[in-house]
Amino acid sequence: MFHNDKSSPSSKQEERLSLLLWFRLSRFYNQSLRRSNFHLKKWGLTVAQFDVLVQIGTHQPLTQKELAAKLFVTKGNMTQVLGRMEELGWIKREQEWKTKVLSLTNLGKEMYEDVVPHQEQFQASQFQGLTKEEQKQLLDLLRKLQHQNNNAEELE
Amino acid sequence: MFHNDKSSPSSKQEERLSLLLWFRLSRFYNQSLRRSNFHLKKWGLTVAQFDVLVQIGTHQPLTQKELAAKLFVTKGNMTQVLGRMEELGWIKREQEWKTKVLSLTNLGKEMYEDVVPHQEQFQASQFQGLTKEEQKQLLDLLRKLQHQNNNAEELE
DNA sequence: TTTTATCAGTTTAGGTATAAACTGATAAGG
DNA sequence: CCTTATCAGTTTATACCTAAACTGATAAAA
Repeated sequence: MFHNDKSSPSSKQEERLSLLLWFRLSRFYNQSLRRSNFHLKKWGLTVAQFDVLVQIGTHQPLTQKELAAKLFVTKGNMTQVLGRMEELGWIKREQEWKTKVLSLTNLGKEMYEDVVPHQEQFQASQFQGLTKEEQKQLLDLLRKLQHQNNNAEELE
Repeated sequence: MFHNDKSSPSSKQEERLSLLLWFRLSRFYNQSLRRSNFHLKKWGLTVAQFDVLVQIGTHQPLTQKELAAKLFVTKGNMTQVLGRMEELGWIKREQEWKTKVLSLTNLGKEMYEDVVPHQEQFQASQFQGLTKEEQKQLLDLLRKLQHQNNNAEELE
């Protein structure tokens, strides 16, 4: 983790700005998460489960490691969430070589078809405070942040 | 929760965009949270505890309800986090009328003075993929989102 | 004064997340 | 062939967070 020593005419201010950014981000994230969870309750889903459903649904087949990497969470976390979803009959895990291959069951597919459009619509309502242009800007900024941060990070 | 019915020439796309935004946001948030937790471990703090420390440190005195509102979390959550921090001797809770007034202990103040500058610097490094201008843009977009969403929401 | 509302904070049950230690199977080197 | 790495996934302990039910005290209404 480097830091840029030639910057700093007013680097104190930049630090304050970053702290503020973090606060704003986590407040908004918390709020969104809570509302999404509430919305998804109609289908008996949580946000974590919805995320998994979408990833498997669109990238099937997928191993647990790949899934964890896509969602930026630990593999230990995946074990837990997938365990619950398997019990509920939404996904299958099949041992193959040394990995487990994930796929949706029929029930999971139905769930996917049904819930994704509703959740898309709901998410749209969460971001309607921004114009389409602003939404694209936001996406762009987040993409840049991700790129910066992906150098030399491996999640264990 | 309204939605804007007169929009939609290409509202399908906007919905896709929103889902993408959500994914990006939560990936970045997860990653940041994990790194911040790792960084704060040097002081034996978690991010949740750091947030509380900052809020009490800068807005002292404060009730639990006010704190929960500032952090956009539930009061039940506050009870837990504050309980742990009280045990560790960083904060005090004093019953007053029907509320509990929060303040930092001496130990808590020392912690605050020591950790805040380091964490500011660390957060700056997390956002260094963006120019100062872009960081302000991001802050601005997050502010707009917050405003939209604050209409008619009370957290219980 | 007694009853009823209200309201801050607590408790409980359950899902989510991490880090760190562990398991068991494949693969690589001796 | 046997030993040692490696690597996907699991387990365990701990913290976070929520929703929902509960407690106990103040305040308002009867």
